[in-house]
Amino acid sequence: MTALRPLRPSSKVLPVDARGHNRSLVLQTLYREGSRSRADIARETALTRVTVSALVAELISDGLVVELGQREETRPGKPATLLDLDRSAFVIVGLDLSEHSVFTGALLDLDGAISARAEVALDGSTGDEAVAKVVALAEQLIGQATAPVLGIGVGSPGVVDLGGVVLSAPNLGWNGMPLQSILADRFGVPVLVANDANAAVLAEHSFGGADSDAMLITIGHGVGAGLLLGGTPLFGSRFAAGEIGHVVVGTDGGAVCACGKRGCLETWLSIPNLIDRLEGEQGAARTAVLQEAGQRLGIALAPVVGALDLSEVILSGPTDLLDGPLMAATVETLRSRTMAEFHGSLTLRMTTLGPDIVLRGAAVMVLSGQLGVS
Amino acid sequence: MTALRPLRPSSKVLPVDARGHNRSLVLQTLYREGSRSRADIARETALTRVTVSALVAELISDGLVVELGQREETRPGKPATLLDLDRSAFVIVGLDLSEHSVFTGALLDLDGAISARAEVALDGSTGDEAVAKVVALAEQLIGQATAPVLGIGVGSPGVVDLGGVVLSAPNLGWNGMPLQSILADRFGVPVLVANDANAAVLAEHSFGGADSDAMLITIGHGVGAGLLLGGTPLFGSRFAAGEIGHVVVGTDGGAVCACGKRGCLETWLSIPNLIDRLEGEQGAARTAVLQEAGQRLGIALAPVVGALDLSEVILSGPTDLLDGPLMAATVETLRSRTMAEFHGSLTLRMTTLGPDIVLRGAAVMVLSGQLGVS
DNA sequence: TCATGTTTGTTAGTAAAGCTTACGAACTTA
DNA sequence: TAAGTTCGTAAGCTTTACTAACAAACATGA
Repeated sequence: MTALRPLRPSSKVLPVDARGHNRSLVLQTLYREGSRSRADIARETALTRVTVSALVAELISDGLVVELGQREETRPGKPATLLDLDRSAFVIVGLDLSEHSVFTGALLDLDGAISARAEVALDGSTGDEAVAKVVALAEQLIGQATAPVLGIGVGSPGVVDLGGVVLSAPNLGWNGMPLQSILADRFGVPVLVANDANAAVLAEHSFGGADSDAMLITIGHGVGAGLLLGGTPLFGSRFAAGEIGHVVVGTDGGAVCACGKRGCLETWLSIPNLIDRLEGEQGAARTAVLQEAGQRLGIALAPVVGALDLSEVILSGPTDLLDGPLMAATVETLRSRTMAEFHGSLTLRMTTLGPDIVLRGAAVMVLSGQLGVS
Repeated sequence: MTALRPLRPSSKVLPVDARGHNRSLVLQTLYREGSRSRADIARETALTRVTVSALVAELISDGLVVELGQREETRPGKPATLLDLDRSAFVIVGLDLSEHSVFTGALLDLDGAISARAEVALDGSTGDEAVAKVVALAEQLIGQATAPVLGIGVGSPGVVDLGGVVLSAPNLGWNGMPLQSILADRFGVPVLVANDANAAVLAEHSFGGADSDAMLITIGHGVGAGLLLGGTPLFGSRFAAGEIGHVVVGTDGGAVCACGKRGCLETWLSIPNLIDRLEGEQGAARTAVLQEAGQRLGIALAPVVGALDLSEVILSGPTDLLDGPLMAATVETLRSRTMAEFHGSLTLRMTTLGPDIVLRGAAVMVLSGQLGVS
């Protein structure tokens, strides 16, 4: 197999960079496969036992890896010393800024399990005031930490660049807000900030079993999406990938949107709009409203699914509204509007991670950025 | 700036791999910037002069780089010895299998300039017979080569996997045809096979000035697309990325397609269908047909442009039909159906590379795969 | 004119990374 | 008890890119 190399080798690579890569490889093996011996790791990574020993020694002295003792299993040869990630050695602070009236946060261990929670009401704060609430939330969580903080991951609404600057988040009044550097300066730990839907799709990949080409649609006050292509998050040319809420759907009009256009996806699908249209409706009428919303989502997604050859589309939002006639209509519409060969392999489902999906995605960002693990 | 690392470090990295990367970096600098001295390259790559000297010595002994003599410009210090890629040291064989009734091929130099052409009529051949014609075409071109062949690049219709197996190309009757290994075994040189539209978007990126997030739409007997995201071609979960010809457009019916659905993009936009509908039409009626086709393209592209945050969409096909009312209608439709903030930076244009775009894209694949250059 | 400074490309030596080879330790099996 | 197996480590080697230093070849200013 001859794959294309990256088109633009952007900077030099020193031996030490290769070492970092191999170190992550060892860490990744332990993270995913659980307790292994040095010899096991050598076999799985194709590195030699000698090299693995050296890398493991480094990881042990960094406090990331611990020896568990000898393997119980009885077989010929010297018993292996089992190793594992010290999953309680560090905690991760995850922050979810995507909800409309509250910032939520949590302490997570290296497996993404939540050990403490906190939240702060937004009370209509915007701008620096909203930033102060983010800082306070992080401070409160760090105060509860029982282990060193590996890093802070933040899922923010709006458009976020690769340096963690929130270029635009209308609801919070942020325009070019350097959230990453503010938090990094304040707390002195690594900080990673990304769009909430991007964080969510990472969580779904790491913890929800989504494969490497997936799209996650977040349906709430607005409608957004996070894309994972070939295992890599997509950011887009101006970091606005996934902003599909204001794409017009269909060729037959629709309601007027806050953005001025008519028939935007949000007018069909956002939760406030859905609830408005469901007001007082029962039975078949209710089903019809949900089906129409699902059809509209399918119409909007069909070209994207076809162009990207996605194998998995995941919905995140209120289950009572989404998981039923709406999702069924979306699947049906997608099937009737894309090529037959897609039907077998395209799956559409709800997220399995529930409302913590952004928090856990924020943790994945830290795991990925700091340890090269996910 | 803290970017996310690749999520899955897939294999170990040895120092020798880093060396290969740096070697490509030097090559890339010479390829893009033209004649430079060793010291210039060191400054641009951040490698030391010593390291660059060693890499350059290797490249000279491989016949890829030549010394041009001393720099003319008068300035203090010892005069620099200028280097350049020996752009005539190798030739590339490019093959375009995307046309309906003929396979075309060319010899290209390292700059992508065409020095010889050949073609072979398809005469309705399919299956192994069609493969034999590909082999004959390659053989004829290799026979004309005046320098060693760096590799063979092939742009094929249909779905092509990363190993150069054509999984499905209905017109050619290929299902799982291992074109890469057939050609590699036959000619003993590196062979790279990809979908024609993927090849085309690579050409547009390297030679046509397209930026790193672009989509190229090929409009001919069918309608397809190649996607470049963050400078990397997108293949999709089943190597079928870009297959948009049979996505249904709009919510108001349309003509019945060969695939059985109604209103597929191809029924609006493929050249045979367009010509049918233009039959006998003049003036405003002709314009109306073209505008409607353009609108349909815009409707199909809007969700993709929004979801991927594309900055550039390029059309490839017959200029007389595409470059006029059709393209104007596509732009207008895209603008009216996506967010206002896209309008400033989204450009839609015809390719500047004409009918050789796939041949040149095939050359880019070889340059990228063999030299890490593009 | 001539000393000084600048730039280039190379030589010599060093540090880091992962490799191969070899070995002792600890266990199972015949 | 001897032989075989597996684990982890030690010693030495090769490769890589680095720093330091230098000669060559030029420009510039006193």
